[in-house]
Amino acid sequence: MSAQKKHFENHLSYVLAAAHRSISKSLSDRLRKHGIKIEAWRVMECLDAGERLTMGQLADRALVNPPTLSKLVDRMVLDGLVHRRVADEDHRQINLLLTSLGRMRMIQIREDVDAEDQNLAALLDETSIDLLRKALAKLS
Amino acid sequence: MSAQKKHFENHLSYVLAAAHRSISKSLSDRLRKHGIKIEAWRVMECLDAGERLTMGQLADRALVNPPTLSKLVDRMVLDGLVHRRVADEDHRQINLLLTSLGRMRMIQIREDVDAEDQNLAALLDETSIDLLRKALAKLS
DNA sequence: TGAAACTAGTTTCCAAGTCAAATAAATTGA
DNA sequence: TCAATTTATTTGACTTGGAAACTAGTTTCA
Repeated sequence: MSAQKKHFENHLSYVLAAAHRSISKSLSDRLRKHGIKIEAWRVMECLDAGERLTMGQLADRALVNPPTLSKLVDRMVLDGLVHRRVADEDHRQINLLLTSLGRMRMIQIREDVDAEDQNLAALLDETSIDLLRKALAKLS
Repeated sequence: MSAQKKHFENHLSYVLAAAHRSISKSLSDRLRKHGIKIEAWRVMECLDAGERLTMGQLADRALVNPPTLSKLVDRMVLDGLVHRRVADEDHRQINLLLTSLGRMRMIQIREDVDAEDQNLAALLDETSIDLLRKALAKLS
């Protein structure tokens, strides 16, 4: 058994939380000037990705709980970024759609997110990043 | 340039958030029966690790903001898990100490956390975990 | 059919988090 | 020495997030 493990800081949940904390902090600092939160950016990217999404699917992909998404979307509607439409097939479902303002703003925001990603990529080599991505994917 | 990157789900910030979300969910589900949150567990482990810590140092290591820590500690004091003591050298500082109840409870909780870690470890091989730990550490 | 069971999304309510200001102790330097 | 500044922590007003309850639409099957 590999040594270590005396220190609780070796727990995967700890290093993961630490990395997540630091990365979301710098990303959300950068998004602050757009007046938007990381989750809202994720919602917009999800919507832009093509298929029509219901609130439920969106909650899964944007990594937020349904009640939180509901409230987030309220604000985004108010800001004119998205709009709700009752789904044709199943009237309980809501399809969320990006407005053209939403798409425009998303593209601007994406520039900043990509820039932030460059910073991040500088900390690790290409292959580590790939390994990291794959390892993390297995944990989700 | 490696293909991919069409999908925003490849952003490191996304995979990291997804993994963090899923892992903290299962861990906090498990801690629920102890009536404790992940952050409180981290605080207790920090305190148990030996050196006397001030609120500031604790906030850093337990990955919570100072005001949040202050309030979390209020509750933990109420629950009899820790107690505050004004530091001798600098009277602005507070040293937080585990009570013996706190230590006892921490040891019980640690069993569950370790069990959860076993589950996690089963998803990845030993070397991936090491790589992951190292890569994440660079990001923090 | 149509009542019962189920599902999607929203709302409510409360616990917990944030930001900025307040407090209090330590340090600086005129 | 003591006012001004800096630092550590807490407080207070406000916001956010989550669990559970609620509403409304859909499916099941007797």
